[in-house]
Amino acid sequence: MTALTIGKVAKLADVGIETIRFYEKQGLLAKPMRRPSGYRVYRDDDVSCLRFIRRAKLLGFTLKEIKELLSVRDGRKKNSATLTIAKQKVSDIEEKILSLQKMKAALEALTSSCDHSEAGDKCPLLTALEE
Amino acid sequence: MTALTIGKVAKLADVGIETIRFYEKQGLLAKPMRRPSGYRVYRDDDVSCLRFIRRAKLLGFTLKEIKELLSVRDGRKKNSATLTIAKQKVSDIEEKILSLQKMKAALEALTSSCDHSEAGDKCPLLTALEE
DNA sequence: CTACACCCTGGACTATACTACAGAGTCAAG
DNA sequence: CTTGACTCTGTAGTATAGTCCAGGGTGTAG
Repeated sequence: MTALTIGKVAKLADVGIETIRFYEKQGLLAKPMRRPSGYRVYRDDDVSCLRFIRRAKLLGFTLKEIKELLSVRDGRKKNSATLTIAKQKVSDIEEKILSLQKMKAALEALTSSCDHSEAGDKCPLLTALEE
Repeated sequence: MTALTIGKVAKLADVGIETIRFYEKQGLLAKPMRRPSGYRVYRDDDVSCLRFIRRAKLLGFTLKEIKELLSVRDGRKKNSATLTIAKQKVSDIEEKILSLQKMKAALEALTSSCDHSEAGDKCPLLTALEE
């Protein structure tokens, strides 16, 4: 079995090699073992982690927030700080889901209505996300 | 009645004045009327638009994507190009909602389980967003 | 009619998140 | 045992999305 090199991990997780080293520097990805030559050696878990980061970014989380999300996983002893972060993230996520549902409904309303150019009525897309 | 100046709009939509001018330059916000002095004069609709942009950004859409979303609204004559964009956006949104629901479930699993430090079992947070 | 808050343009600067070298060493297939 | 693909560090550059002046004009309350 050939070990997971950075290039293989990059391909598996569909991110750039430079991106992986960048995440390591930022503390999002654990520092991997090294061969005597200095080559990084990864575990399967690291691929999952990178995929998680990629998807979380698409959902509008910043790297800083993703680091917090990952810290929940790493907090083996669940101290109250970790629990607080986790609860906060859950309600962030709930809010995002609600907003997306509103936006989806508005887009569907816009596309399915035969014509929305009638004067005066408010645009459902703009009103969808009002607070 | 005093007209909506850029400063008032900024306060109402909770964005910076510079941000409004930036969005105008990027074509996200329609160019407003001007007073003889050059002062911009806004309509209520512009406040809604800015709020929409702000929320959409939080949901992980780029300004380019938001521009597309807004173009759906402005496409009074719904040509097929507009409809295609709108349908694409609806399925993007559906996918985001699914991802967020998975992430939420995983976070809840992590926090509610008494202890997840048992060896060997995969972390629900990392597996939550696997494709 | 004057202060002071507000607005204008244009350009420079910042933070975030990469992305692309340069120059040097490493690995493995033939 | 070479050759081409891969990796290393470190630094510089890019895209996105703002943010912040400088130097000047405008609006209005007192």
